[in-house]
Amino acid sequence: MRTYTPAEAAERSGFSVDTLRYYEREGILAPVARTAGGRRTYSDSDLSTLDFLRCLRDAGMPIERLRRYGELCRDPNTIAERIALLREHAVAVDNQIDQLRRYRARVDEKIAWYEGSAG
Amino acid sequence: MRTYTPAEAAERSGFSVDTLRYYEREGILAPVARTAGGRRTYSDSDLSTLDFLRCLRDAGMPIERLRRYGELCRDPNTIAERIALLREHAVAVDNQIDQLRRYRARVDEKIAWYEGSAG
DNA sequence: ATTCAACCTGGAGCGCGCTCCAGGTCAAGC
DNA sequence: GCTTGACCTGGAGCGCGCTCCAGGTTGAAT
Repeated sequence: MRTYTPAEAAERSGFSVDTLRYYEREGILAPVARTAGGRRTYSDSDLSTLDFLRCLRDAGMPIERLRRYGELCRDPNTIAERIALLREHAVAVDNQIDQLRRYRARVDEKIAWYEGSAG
Repeated sequence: MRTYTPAEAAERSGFSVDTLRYYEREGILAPVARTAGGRRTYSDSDLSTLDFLRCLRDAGMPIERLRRYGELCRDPNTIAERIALLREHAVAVDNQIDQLRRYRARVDEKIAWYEGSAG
C-alpha cells in the first residue's frame, strides 16, 4: 500500500510525467491523491489502472474513448458498459490485425515480384 | 492507357485530391504528367503506384519512409534497396500484429474478469 | 538556514499528416 | 462568348496526443 511520486509513476507506467498530468486533466485518470503540500501520490491501484490504460492506448484506442472508459471506472454501476466498450475495442483490434495481415501479404507479394524481376 | 483527372485518381486511390497534390509536392509520388493547360493527368501506372503506397501507408509506414520508397522507385538501379525497405517494413508489421494480439488478449482477460466479478 | 531537484499550474507549442483557403486559370457545355 | 466547376499554386490552419515553458512552491539533504 505504498505510494509513488510522479517520477516513479512515470517510470512504472511508461507514460511521461507530463502525460500523467494530462490524463488527469482530461479526466481519463481519476484525480490522484495529494500530499499536504500538493504533490501527487500515485497508489498501486492508480498504477494498475495506468497499466491497463497503456494497453488500450497502445492498441489504438483514441483519447476520447479512453476518457469514457476512465469515467465508467469511477462509477461502480457500469460494469456492463465497460464490458461493452472493451468488446467493441476488441473487435476494432481484430479488424486492425486482419488488415495488417492483408497489407503484410501484399508487401510479401511485392518483394517476391521484385526478386523475380531482378533477383 | 487512358489517363485520369485528379478527381478520378482520388476516387480510385482512396486519397483525397489534396493528398495527391501533397504526395507529389513531398516527392512521394513522381511528378505527374500534365495537359497543355497545366492540369494533372494520372496514368494507370500512377494509380497502381498509389494503390501500393496506400497499402504501405495504411500499414503504418510513416511519410518519410514512403518518400524514400518513392524516390527509390524513380531510380531503376535500386531494386535491392526497395526490397530491403519492404522487408524492414514487413518486420515492423509483424511486430505490430504481435503487439496487437497481446493487447487483444489482455482486453479479453479484463472482460472475463469483469464478467466473473459482476456478471 | 540554504540549496536544489522535483514538483505545481495554466497555457503555449509541436510533429505528423493531412486539409482548407484565397485568388487565379482552364475547358466543357450552352 | 459566357458560365461554371474542376483545376492550379503557395501557404495557412487543423486535430490529435502529447510536450514544453514560465514562474512559482515544496521538501529532502547538507
